[in-house]
Amino acid sequence: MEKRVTIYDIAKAVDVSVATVSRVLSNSSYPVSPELKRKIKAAAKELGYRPNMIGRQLKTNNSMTIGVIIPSISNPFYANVVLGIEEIARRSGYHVLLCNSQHSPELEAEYLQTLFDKQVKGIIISSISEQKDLINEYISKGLIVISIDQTIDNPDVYQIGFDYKKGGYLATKYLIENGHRKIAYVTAPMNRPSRHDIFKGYQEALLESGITLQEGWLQESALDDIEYQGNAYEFRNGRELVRKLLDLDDRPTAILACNDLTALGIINELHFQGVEVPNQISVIGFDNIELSQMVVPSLTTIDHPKLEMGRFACNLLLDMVNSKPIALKEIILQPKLIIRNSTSRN
Amino acid sequence: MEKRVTIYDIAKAVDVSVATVSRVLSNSSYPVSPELKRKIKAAAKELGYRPNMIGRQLKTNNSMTIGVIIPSISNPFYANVVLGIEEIARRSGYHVLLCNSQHSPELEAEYLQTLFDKQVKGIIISSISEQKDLINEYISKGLIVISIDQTIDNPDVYQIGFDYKKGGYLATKYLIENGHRKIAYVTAPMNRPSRHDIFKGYQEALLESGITLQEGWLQESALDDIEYQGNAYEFRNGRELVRKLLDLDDRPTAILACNDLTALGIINELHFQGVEVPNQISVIGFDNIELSQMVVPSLTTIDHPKLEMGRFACNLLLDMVNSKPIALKEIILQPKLIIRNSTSRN
DNA sequence: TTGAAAGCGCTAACAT
DNA sequence: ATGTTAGCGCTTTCAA
Repeated sequence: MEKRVTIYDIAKAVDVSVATVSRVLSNSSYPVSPELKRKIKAAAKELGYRPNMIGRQLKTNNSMTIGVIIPSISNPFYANVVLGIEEIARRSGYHVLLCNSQHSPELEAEYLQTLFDKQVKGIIISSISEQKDLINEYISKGLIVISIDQTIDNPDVYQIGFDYKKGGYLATKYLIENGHRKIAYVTAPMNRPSRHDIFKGYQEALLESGITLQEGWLQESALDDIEYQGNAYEFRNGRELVRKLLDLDDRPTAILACNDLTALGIINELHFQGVEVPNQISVIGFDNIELSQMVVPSLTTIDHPKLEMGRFACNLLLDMVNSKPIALKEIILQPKLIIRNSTSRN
Repeated sequence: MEKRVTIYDIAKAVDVSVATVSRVLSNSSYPVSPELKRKIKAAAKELGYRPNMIGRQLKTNNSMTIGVIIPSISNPFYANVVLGIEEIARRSGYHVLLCNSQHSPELEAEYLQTLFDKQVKGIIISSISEQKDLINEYISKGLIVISIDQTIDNPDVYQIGFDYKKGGYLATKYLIENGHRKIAYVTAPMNRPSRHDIFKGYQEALLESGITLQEGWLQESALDDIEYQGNAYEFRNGRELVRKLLDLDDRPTAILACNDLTALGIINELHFQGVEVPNQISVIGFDNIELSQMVVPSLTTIDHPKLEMGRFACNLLLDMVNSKPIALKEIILQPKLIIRNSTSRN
């Protein structure tokens, strides 16, 4: 392995100064004679020169890198968000450092630190930490932070949100319009605002139709985020909670789940118990992950524009990095009802 | 936003040289008096000092970053591989730059370049490019490359593979053992060695049992990788190809799919056509993605240890980076049959 | 045990 | 249009 070739090697080869080489090779707008330009480019190619970004970065203080901190990339929801982020980043010449916090506040904090140390221009985070002090501390040090899919209470944090409440409302309303009056909500712990907001929308829709939420309709998992074990957690959650629903004297005819994975668990258990979906019980999911259209029965669900969320977040981040004027400091993406085959008229 | 604090600020504050500060704050083994050590650490904390890794990197030529190039993170298969990679990287203080090639050779090439420019210590790649010259070129420049899940013909590229042929064999054998004699293989284009290897295992199992592969049993998609549109492609592929199977005069009683997503497409279409799985036709998938256990019927499939593949790849890469002795330059992970409910006796 | 100073590869202000 | 040189923040050799 030969030593890496630097602009000094090229300067020597063409017999010009490093400044001229730098001007040509970094596409500076500074004028250089076409003749030299050609020779320098030729020499660079000849010698197999590749710029050392670390050197450039130290000088320009621009790492052209953004950090992304999410709970886990194995969650198809986040995978799509990240895909959207990376797409926009790439188009602007940026790279993405991917960090899975694994639902651990400690890991999240550690990543926040090391990303800052690596001079990322900004980070996009879906924080699972209850404590936002550390984030605020880094913001005060100049770090640009975009929060996705959940609220950080700091005027300097720009947010890309999603109207979960309306999503919960739309889903519940749809069930009611289809003749359902006994509707349950099955959810992972509501310590995450998103899940609680879905509940609020659900409540509102019930209220609006004069339906009183019955004891037992709300099934909330007791487990903590900590106990997440990949996506199997959500699935198992659905399976376990729906059993309690079946035990009720007056069974619901429809179930709203806090996400598609949970809905799959619910359907799975119902199938196992000999209850037909949607004939006997309708099930509606949340998020519209790609797989929700691939299962049988395909999932009626609420679409969450994941790719767009990623794109929005990254565009916003890049605008802030480049100190462009920011139109909106908070974007709330809108839910959309996707009607498929896991729901039917009652 | 205040200017970032550097070791100079601390040196000034404590009235020592930057050398001493550096020694303390970079955890150098170089001796510094406990007294000074304490004072320097206190000042660093007081001033909110955080090291600038770019400066360190330029000096030490160590970016503590690895690059990962995969087709798409939205594919749950790769998501899990990446999760494994990141887990190991983090434990060694490394970060992961995530690059989605989107099945585009051009994008893959671009990423290879920019990762090299960013001084990554090495990359883990699942290359979709037919041309491996560029990779070889960078290897000759000293880049360390680990190839996952497919072969790069270069003695300097270490590989983490998977025995697809045996997987295909195991799956087919299982079907035969369950009384099936008419078994089809439905696959995305076999330009990817993995898919072709599954086919070879399938052939071998048939041959071993004296079954002649009938015209029409092999259903290979005509579409190119280029046309991938997320995972929906695989799914649609399964749906479309299985129709041709149903058109056959002598329908197969079992179908092997090149991956789980394709199997889901197959099952979906069969359901739509009123064919019961597994009662009328058995379907077996490949990969054992998390979702294969969540669907109804749950998928009989071949397990591919995705997380482990990521971990192995990253451990190998780190060993190479640290020029540790490498025991094996090629690791072939083994398939495992997972029996669930999409297959039955014929 | 501490400090001075060179230098990693690059850019950019300044000089010519 | 081209060259000289300082310096980004850090580590490390060498000298004290």
